Amino acid sequence: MKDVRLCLLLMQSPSVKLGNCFDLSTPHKVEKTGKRPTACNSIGVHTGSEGSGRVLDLILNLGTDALQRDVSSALEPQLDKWRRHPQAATAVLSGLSKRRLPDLASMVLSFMRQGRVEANVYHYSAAMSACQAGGQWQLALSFLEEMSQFGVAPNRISYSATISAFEKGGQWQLAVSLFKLMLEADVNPDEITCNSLMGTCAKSGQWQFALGFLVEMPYMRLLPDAFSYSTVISACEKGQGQWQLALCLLAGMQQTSARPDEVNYGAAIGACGTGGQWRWSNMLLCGMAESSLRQSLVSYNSAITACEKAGEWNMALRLLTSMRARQAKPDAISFNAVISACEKAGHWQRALGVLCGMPAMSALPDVISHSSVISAFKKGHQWQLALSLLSSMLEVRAMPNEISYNAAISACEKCGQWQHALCVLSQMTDLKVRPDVISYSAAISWMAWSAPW
DNA sequence: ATAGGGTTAG
Repeated sequence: MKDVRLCLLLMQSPSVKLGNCFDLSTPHKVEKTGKRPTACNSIGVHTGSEGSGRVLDLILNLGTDALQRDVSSALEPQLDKWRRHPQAATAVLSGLSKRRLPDLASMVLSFMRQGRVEANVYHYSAAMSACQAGGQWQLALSFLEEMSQFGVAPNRISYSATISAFEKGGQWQLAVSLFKLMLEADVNPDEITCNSLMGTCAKSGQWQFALGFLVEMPYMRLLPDAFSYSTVISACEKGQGQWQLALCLLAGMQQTSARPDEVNYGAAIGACGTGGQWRWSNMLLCGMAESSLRQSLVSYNSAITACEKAGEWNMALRLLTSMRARQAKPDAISFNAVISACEKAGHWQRALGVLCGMPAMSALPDVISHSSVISAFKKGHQWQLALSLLSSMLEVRAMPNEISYNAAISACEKCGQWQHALCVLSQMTDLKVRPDVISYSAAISWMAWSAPW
């Protein structure tokens, strides 16, 4: 019966009817189970995990486009051991999960089934969590379905991992449905399950739902923790203009047992930034020091980004320089945010200056740094500079991508240099960077420009 | 043996 529901879930995919989402309360007994004592692992029992690092390396060396037969032959020597100690396989799957390699994990599972190695809830859960990469939620769901088929009952960790896999694909409706399915299957959620659910809602821009679940947690006898709050605060950022709510949540935390930490502040700084409230962002950054929280690199980066979004290039630059005094070493992201602030304000000289200053501060300019400066050149009608910076990227091992090329193409196009624009476009295809709609439309807009002639 | 949070470019 549960399998049928899961199939329905798969079929309905993007348009699952929600019904009353927040009616999750009472009938489900939610007892927090403490850690169960582990049966094995007593003295003298082999776990079979020795040497699993070597096996993992073997799989990793096959590369991401390995075939099933490569994986199977690499694992063949493990077959006997894995049959006796399925834990050894968990170590490998866990390694693939940490590196977010769902396809390899899937092949390891196939190998296990074919070789009659017991695939249990640990194996499947690890494989599901690997599916968070690149929105591989379909694969995560298929694992969930498959384990039911083989009579392996998913636990709260399996469900949480799958709910998290929905995050990248923006499948919040599926996450909500799966959460309800979990309750119906009498599997009790814990804080992490709820946080995963709220995270998926947050990333899909559903701040109302994220907030709704936060409010619902106590009714499931679950206490929102610092993770829960940061997730919902970051939902406020995605939900644009919800900076007041973000501030309320941060302030509200003071009344709970979940003390605001560095990440909570960072999320609130980001939410204020998206709402154009750079002054609030800066105040929060200062507030961190007052609460004796470390103003970490990411907090600074969020505050700089807030200035960037508001066009406050001057303040962005000041924050960058003040980082050194606070012993927070700016990284490429810090510099890139400042460059982007200068670009927005139309200061191409300054943007270039920041780029050139990076190596001295032991921050290596990357593709984003270069692309932003090329965009600044575009704004300043400096097509020659744009082209020379683009070509210099190849030398500094910052391989230009479609965004870099597009910026250069539009820089040329803006100055009426359509021949150069087409030249860059062909260079792009030569170097196997796929031009997209923007590349073509920028390159061919000269047609409209030259139409009267 | 398995699950969760904040930052950068067109």
